[in-house]
Amino acid sequence: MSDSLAMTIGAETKQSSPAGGASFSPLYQQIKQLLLRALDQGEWKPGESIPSEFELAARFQVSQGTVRKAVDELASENILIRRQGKGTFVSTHHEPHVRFRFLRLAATAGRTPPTKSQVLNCQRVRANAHAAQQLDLRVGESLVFIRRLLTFENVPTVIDDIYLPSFLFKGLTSSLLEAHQAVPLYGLFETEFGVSMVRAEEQIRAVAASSEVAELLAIKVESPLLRVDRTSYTYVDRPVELRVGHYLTDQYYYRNSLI
Amino acid sequence: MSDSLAMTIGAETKQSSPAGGASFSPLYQQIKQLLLRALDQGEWKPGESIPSEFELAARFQVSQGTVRKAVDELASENILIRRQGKGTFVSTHHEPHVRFRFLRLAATAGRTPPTKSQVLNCQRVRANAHAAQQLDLRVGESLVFIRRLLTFENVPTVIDDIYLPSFLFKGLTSSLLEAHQAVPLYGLFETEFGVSMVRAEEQIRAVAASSEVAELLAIKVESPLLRVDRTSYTYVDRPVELRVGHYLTDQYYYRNSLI
DNA sequence: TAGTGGTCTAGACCACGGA
DNA sequence: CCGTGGTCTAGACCACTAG
Repeated sequence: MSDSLAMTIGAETKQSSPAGGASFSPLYQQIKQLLLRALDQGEWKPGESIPSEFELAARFQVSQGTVRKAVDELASENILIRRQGKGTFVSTHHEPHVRFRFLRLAATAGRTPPTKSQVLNCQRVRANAHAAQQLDLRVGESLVFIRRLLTFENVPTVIDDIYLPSFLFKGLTSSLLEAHQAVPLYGLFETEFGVSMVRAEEQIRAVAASSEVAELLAIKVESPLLRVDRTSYTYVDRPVELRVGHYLTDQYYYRNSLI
Repeated sequence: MSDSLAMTIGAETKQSSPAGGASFSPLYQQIKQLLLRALDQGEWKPGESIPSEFELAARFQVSQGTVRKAVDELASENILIRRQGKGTFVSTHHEPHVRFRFLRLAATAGRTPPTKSQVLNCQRVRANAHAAQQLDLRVGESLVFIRRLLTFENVPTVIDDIYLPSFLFKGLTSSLLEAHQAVPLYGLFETEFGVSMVRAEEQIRAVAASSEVAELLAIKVESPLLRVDRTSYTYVDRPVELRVGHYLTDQYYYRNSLI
């Protein structure tokens, strides 16, 4: 197959704003979408480098400057990482910098504490209406359910309840999770299942600890906790994870920047 | 005065990485800093347009492409807004879009509810150690303290305690705030005091309502609340506001995107 | 029609990293 | 040394807005 876009654009540029539709998009946006599709299909794996700007320009039959603009956007979204003199690399959750973006509890001055992770549960469940809607599945489809406890400096701090479409995570079991206890969960999803989380939306509330969660965190029932509802998305904006976290914020806080 | 940078660069480019210092910065970054300084000095007010890219290029003696890259960055930080065919404008908190970025409580699907704001208190206080450190002042310096209540759809939802350096907000009184009840607070700061908030850092925790806050929000003592500690910054990254918010999140939630 | 930002190209040169 | 990304320039053309 040829990835050339020259024809497409040549034709598209000439029909300025067709009467019915609003379908035009600039060349660099089309390149960006092609790169995202290639990433989604695993053409370049997290941690690897992608071809040089000139190679991509030749492949897509556009100028290097146009590729550059597409890559610029992907780099600003933290999907690619440029390294001068070395190349452009696919982001990976195995790097602390990336993990930091998805684990927002900090103690002071942005320092994220060393973490211990324990899997408390891992089983198949059926999607309820909410999960099905969020994950773009049908009610009753099979999900992997994981409950885990994060401990910071010997203080049980986070309970995460995680829901994943089973068909994307075949073979995900307690023992697999335990075998990879050291790597971040999203790192494991990347390398074991080819699923890369690049974006998430969160809803944050203050709630009173249920007896169940209180027991797991070794706190009093009704203690105030942060409840964080997260939906995570991959390269092509497919939702692939639902997560409900309960955070104890006595010693840590959720950090956020408004820009 | 001449804003030309040609000399600076010509000289700077030649001395590649001087032994002692790490002082080099690209032309477009220097242009960006000049633009930020001009904004800080009020050369162009929020809502106004800045000169065209070619005018700025002539003023700074660089190419239009270099100005474009500087403006691109400022636009990506939501400090400037480009409007094709019209020009580039200075962001203002009077636009709902900007306000939305700093008021993160939403009900469903990102809709922010209509808000009523009531000022409960406005007086001068002295900076304690924490406030002085955060606002880059000396302990004991005068601050304006504002306490206000936000009501969403007749539900008291937010108590904000706000601290501002008095010397930047001369003449800020209860009656002034009441006279401008309709405009967002940051909009008032912009137009009345020339202080534009462009960025903020927040720390979020779950806490139990104190009796004082519980009474103001008409809820039970010890109810779980979001506590949001915010420090806000202006164009040149000066901290100018400290804010402690207590949010009732029974019907609303704090929305956030991880990217 | 004129002026603005938006896209695309081509080419020169610099800075960095590694062989 | 070469290949990578990073910067800067110049110029052509398109799309949108307003008079």
